[in-house]
Amino acid sequence: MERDIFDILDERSRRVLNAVVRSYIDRPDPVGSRFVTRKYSFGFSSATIRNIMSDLEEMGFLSQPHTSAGRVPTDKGYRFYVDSLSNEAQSEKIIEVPEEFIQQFSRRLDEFKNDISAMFSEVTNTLSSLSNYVSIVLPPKAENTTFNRIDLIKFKSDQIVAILLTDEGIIHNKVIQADPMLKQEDLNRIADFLNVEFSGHTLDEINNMLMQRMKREKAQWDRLISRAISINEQAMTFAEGDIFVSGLYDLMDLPEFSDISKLRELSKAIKEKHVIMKLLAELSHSEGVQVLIGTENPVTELKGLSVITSMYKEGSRPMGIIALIGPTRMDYSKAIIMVDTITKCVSRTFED
Amino acid sequence: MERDIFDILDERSRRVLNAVVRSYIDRPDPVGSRFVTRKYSFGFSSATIRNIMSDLEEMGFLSQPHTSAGRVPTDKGYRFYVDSLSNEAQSEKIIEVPEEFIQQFSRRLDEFKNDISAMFSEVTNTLSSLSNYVSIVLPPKAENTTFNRIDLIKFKSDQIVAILLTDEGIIHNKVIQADPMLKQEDLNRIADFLNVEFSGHTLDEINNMLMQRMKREKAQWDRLISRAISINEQAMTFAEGDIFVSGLYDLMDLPEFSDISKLRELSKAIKEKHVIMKLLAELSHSEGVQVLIGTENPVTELKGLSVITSMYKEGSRPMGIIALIGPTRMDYSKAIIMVDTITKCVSRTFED
DNA sequence: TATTAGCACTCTATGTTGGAGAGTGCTAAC
DNA sequence: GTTAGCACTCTCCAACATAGAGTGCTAATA
Repeated sequence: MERDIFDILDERSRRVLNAVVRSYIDRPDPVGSRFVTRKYSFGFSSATIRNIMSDLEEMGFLSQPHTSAGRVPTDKGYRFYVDSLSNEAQSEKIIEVPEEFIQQFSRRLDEFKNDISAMFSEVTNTLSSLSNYVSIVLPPKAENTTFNRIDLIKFKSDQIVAILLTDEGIIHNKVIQADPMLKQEDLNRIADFLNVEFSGHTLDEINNMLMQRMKREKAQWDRLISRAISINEQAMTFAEGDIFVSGLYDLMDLPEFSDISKLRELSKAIKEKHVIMKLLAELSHSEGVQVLIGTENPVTELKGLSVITSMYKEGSRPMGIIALIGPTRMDYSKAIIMVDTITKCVSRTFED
Repeated sequence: MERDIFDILDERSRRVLNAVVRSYIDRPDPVGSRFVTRKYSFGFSSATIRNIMSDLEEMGFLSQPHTSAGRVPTDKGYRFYVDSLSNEAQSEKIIEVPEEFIQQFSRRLDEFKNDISAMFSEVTNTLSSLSNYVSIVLPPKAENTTFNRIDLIKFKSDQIVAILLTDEGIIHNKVIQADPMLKQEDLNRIADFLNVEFSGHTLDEINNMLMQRMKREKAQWDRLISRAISINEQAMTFAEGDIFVSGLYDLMDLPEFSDISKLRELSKAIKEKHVIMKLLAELSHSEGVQVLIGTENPVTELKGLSVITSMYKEGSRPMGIIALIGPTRMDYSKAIIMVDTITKCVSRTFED
């Protein structure tokens, strides 16, 4: 696939295309042939460049807003640019992230180890203020986190507060309704039972285990276990985790959002968390940093925008997702490196 | 004060002023004299209205964008309008909120009784989608909530999870560092001690009690109490509660925000929670619904905006604040009633 | 004396026109 | 294959004219 694209274009066309994309990313004016010759010193006249650009347009990499304007990259053009970026990176022009930043940011994250929500806020804030795009962090999915222990506390006569700790340091709490006859000692016994039984498993596994038990033993458990399972069931079904978002307002400064309606759509999409969550989850099946450009995007609300995602992990176990959303005219090289770097820092923090 | 303003203007001028304000709120075009005579049938010609409007301008209630345009209310004009609104309300034209809505909304809130954060989200969402302005809810201040119980759970070797329940159903949790020598039994004893000692007091009182104890007994407590107090101190200092915000993006539709820079300022101000919190706290010392119009606003970021606030209570004890922020050209009568109604619903929910 | 009709004046919003400038595509020469 | 040259197209902007809304003032009216 990638090979194909690179084969279609000869060296010269590729250089011109990338020059146009880079220039357009730099400032959002259609790029003319003369401008290309002047700014990027190819050994050709503007007429030659003109011919090349005309070919590139025919192949769908560039387009013209109107007859006598310069050219603007299409999504296909951006795609080529992004793909050749990663090629370049493998060879020479790797943009280095100063080791100092990584050190400093990692240390900063360590400060938030005790408060994972605050940590994610910090991550989105950093990412969006560095990039001026919208950054999103999806926290680890509840099902993938490892049960550490549960505590049950009698609150009001018929209410129990269930507090669930995971190994990742995430604390969920939930008020659940329960038989007012249950005393605190009963709750303690139930909690002990659950802790012994399930500690170290992921919440997903625990759900399966519960299901199996229910099948195997049917209605023959003793009252305690029966109750324990009922309570556990309630306690485990937590609301979909919050998603952390930052930087929506920075987009307003970009000329492509002077319209505002795009911005509204984006904000609506983010409000309806599941849209975003589904997209990001799908995107992040594969390894490394993923890039989705404009119409490649399956979500209609995000057409015309580009999305960069990456997964942070604890060891090899996927945890959550870090994403950056911006206009298709995005500074991909910078954005990709940022997402990559920050993801690595977060992963490292979970490591220890 | 109010009397003064009403005395300055005769009946006729008052009616004209209110007509202009209402019309401008309805659509943001400068209001001309002819328009007033046609739409609101005074028994006068446009020339007379013109004279009146000229007087109103001289007194500072109206202003002209330019010589040959109609008039626009000044902040002072809005102030008069709002003040006369509450006067009217006392006499005749009370806009009734359908009892049905109140019933329905109260029932909806009851569903969220177990999850107070979700409840506040629901409140802001409802308020902002009804009004199309920005709505904000400040949850009860930690210091004013009543300690119900604390639980301490050993998490990792040197970490303790402190879980604090308040009578209001708010659950705080916090990871605190502690002596790794402490075993779970020790923690239980410490928690028992704290629960017996402090249950039923507000967190504020508890802080005072701690201070007194420290003075009285100096360094002579036994190890347990000493530790308990140290742990309690850490556990009690929670981060400033989240604030609940909704509707920022609805403002984009209003013509006064076509500029966008105002919107950015507002969003910045909201991000820096303390600015907003301080303002709202100050505003809400007095009873009932408060209105702050444009330049009356002490916070520079909010100049040019109006703020409506009200306090929700449990019985007579103030808990938190509900606010609505919009342009000075706000539909005050609707907005005030909404804030008032919703505040009452929330108070009622805390009642039982 | 309060109100009104009439009118000149002011200012904005809108539409038209006419370059200037940037960029293209094509052709013919190198 | 490359390039210089040129006619052509389209946008942008400023200058200008005009319609329309609204005012303030004056003189007439009740």
